[in-house]
Amino acid sequence: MTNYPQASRILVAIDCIIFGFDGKDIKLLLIKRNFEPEKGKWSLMGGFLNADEDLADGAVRILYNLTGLKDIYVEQLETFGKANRDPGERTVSVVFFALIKIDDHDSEAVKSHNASWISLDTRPKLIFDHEQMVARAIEHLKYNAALHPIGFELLPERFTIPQLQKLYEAIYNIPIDRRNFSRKLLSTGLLIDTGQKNNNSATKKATLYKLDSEKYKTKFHSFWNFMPDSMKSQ
Amino acid sequence: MTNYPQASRILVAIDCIIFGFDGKDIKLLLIKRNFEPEKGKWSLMGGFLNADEDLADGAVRILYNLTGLKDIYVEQLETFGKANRDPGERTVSVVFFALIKIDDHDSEAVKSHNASWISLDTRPKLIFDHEQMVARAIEHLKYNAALHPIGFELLPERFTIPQLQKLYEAIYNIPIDRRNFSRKLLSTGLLIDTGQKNNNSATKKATLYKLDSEKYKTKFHSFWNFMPDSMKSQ
DNA sequence: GTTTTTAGTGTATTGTTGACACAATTTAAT
DNA sequence: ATTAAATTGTGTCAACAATACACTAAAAAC
Repeated sequence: MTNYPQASRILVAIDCIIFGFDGKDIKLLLIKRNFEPEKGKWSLMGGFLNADEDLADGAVRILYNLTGLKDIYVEQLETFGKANRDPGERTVSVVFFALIKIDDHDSEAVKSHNASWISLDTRPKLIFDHEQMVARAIEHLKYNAALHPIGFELLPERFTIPQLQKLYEAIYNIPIDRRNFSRKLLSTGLLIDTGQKNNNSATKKATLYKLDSEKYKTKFHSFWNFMPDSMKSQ
Repeated sequence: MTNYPQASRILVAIDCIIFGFDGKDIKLLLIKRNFEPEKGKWSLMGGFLNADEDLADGAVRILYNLTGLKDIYVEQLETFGKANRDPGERTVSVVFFALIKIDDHDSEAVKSHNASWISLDTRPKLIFDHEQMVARAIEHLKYNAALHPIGFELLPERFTIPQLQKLYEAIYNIPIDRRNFSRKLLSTGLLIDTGQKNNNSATKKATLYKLDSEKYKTKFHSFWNFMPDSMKSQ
């Protein structure tokens, strides 16, 4: 029946890198494995592609299992295919990059998978080549958050400009001038003033904005060139 | 022996999108298939990942088979994994994006694979989802050529500024102002004047430059923001 | 030597970025 | 109530970059 009798059939895994932001630090959703192989060690959330399943659907399935969320921002990042990357059996892993609003996740589902939100700078060693996958995802986040309006995916529906600035400062680990940041951001025309104010603040309450979803779509593929030039040499 | 007895083993293909530039048009190296399946139709150059082969090595092997070249500019582009994308058997395809200096390729090897250089705008329909792969690659080329110094990979070792301009005009399908292009390009510091002149010209001979390979490396990951803003809305 | 074609450089205007300062709002402490 | 501390919102100026546009130089064809 098959046209390709001589070729090798290989396991195809899906691994997900899930970023969140708690208002202060960028975090990763990682799994302390209570199953084999490598039980007890830390890894990314993953699984295998089913025989009759679209690759993108597999990623959505795995993300849903862990977070209980269906409408997550997901991109395919890169496929890792070193011959010996999984010592158990030859496995090619397609890595997906996800950004979620950290308060939206289903904490029961997370707990049942033995998963936790871990700050980037205090993360444990991960199994296999998952370290490289995370490094690649961080690079991708830094690169793309400066060119496309993806940072919003890590914030609540309604957010303030100072919140967004703290997010960018966390991503790039640099201080940003408030005034220039605000001017550049508002000039994109992507933000809509909701008229509301943030009540969490202990001092002056900041204006709550939401994304203009029409402009978001049309502006996504245009270049944004958002961050200050000082960041570009990093 | 294996830890994953229940998971499906799947064929992993590698497909290569190979761009060239003849001084006038962007071209693709495509195969008129004289083998099954889909014999007689056009497709990308491809093959299967071997059981003990690194994914990146597989791409290099396939590119070498077709072009006779070893040091090609290659990036992994995207993995295509619709369940029914290959009607013969479930196959996941990892697509690679390659830029080559069109005069360097081994024309014997190309001929023996029944391959030809085809202009982007006159290309035939391709099999399976190869059309989408090409569309994705063109998008990638347009996006990345504006941000990184990758256009040089399509030109000879020594090239002139007018040649490079024609390349960019072909990529974006827009006219570019010579004076602004030249100023912006030289200000990157990436070009070294070889002191030679281009003899192919019928009129005033243009200066031949080469890439400063040290600066190329350090500047690659910085953003370039090279093209005029008019292009960004495309 | 005149014409045609292409290469190379200059400048004035406009827009954008970066550095920096001050005024306004809110809560908590006195 | 008044003041202090923290944080938000907006304004200005100088430096730099981008755009639009015009002239000079070199080479070959006649």
